[in-house]
Amino acid sequence: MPDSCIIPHFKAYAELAPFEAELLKTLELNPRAYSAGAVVRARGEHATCFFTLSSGWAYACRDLADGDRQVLDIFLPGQIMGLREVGHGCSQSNFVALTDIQVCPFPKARITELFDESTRLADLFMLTMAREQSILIERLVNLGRRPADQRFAHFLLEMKARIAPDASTFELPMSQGFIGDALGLSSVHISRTLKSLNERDLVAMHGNQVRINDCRALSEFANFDATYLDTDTTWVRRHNGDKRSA
Amino acid sequence: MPDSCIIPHFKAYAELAPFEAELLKTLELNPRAYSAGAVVRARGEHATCFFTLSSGWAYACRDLADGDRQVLDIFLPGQIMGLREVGHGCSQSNFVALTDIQVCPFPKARITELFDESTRLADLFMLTMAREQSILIERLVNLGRRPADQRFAHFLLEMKARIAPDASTFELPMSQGFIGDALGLSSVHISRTLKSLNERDLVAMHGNQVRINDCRALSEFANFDATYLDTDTTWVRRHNGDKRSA
DNA sequence: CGTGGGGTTGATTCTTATCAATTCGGGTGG
DNA sequence: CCACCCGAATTGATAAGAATCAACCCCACG
Repeated sequence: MPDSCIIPHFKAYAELAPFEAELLKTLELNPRAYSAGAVVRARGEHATCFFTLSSGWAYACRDLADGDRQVLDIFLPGQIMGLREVGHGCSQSNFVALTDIQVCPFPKARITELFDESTRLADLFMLTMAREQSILIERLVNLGRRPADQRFAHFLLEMKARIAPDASTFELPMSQGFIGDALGLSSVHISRTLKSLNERDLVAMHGNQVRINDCRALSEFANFDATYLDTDTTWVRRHNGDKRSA
Repeated sequence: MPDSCIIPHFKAYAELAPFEAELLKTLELNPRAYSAGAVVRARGEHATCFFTLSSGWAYACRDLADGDRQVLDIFLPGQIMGLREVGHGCSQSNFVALTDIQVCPFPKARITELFDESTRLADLFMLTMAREQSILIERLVNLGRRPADQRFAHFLLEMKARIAPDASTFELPMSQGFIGDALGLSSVHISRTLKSLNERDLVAMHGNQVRINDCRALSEFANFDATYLDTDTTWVRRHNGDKRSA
């Protein structure tokens, strides 16, 4: 069984009391493997659980009548998939493995039990949902108001910030068609846009390796301001030792 | 002082215990009025509170470098504005009055106090954030993958579903330029698109009055499926009388 | 009466999609 | 080790959708 993957994720928000860490661990008890491309849960399926993503990448998407599709989220290890669907009996989107993955399903009701055990965890879940919303908002701006080249650049910068904030190169395990589906562009246009970004020395891609030499220049170009990914945690209460905070 | 406006909102999710209703009322103690167009909180401003919207319509938007802007949310009475920014010290978007409004600011920390008093309220806040996310997701699909006419139709159907699900006519207090900013289209194109929808007998607009005669036909046309606005509450615990649920 | 914001309309341009052909590269089976 | 195959990426040509620019109308409001 792999080490808990979501704990470091939550620790980014606040120091966890030992009993809180234990509680979070209970969300990752039932690992299940899917290989790249496999559907973890399809739109319309009965949605009774969430999934923690223990390893690999996954995504949520919606298929449209005309064969187009829109990629909605990209999940990295440690994230919880499906939180958005607490209030839906049936899944609103497809959850798919982007690479080979391992996920741990746990029942929705487990969340409320967690809240009962530690209201600080409720605070932290609130934070994670808020951060997800911030990412969605930024994507909305991207789709609504930026031309293809800036849109693509912004996407790459967000990915870099989430995966490898301090490296100049990182791995992006997705095809150009997939990127197009995330950005509301055709795969052909992604190809051309990439070429143009490359010619302007802003981005280099070889296979799945992305290289961004001048991050400042690219951020400038794309109007990328990473603060939407930050989380201010000063308002979160400190934990009070290994005791229930009733 | 107006009656609490957010309570009915939460009641849509679950029956509230009297003490829970009392708690929610404390969020609406400090009404403040803004007239249409006034900025309640600007991007970059210190963000220390949320706002309950007691009356009128409001919206959140982002201004871009080139003068464009993207409308991000449209708030109706009873909604809480700014929840998404729990984790941000500074506001990520502008919050603006669309009509004359009354809002009640309350400090962010009040939320965690609420959770301590009733973990069921934590569940319900989780639900509201999830619903907001669902709306964002749908908008994302709209911006990414639908042509202008379907996009506009979908927007109108969402508004109708939120304002007046059962009426064939409703009031939409916004200009075509504003709608364009919400849909990532120019005001000119909104005008043309509306004309075309009108000629196809799908939508009629006079001033701010919208008429949708054949809702089924329009939903078909726009690929609109209202289930994303529904909330399944079966998983929410029943309240246990007027007692703290420690 | 003027004034200004919103809406409409036409002409034009720009961006991106679509279609089709070709190439590239990695994996498979002989 | 090579021939083949398939999906992904590239490239070119064309078409569609939406933006932009500019003129004009309508009308509410001072």
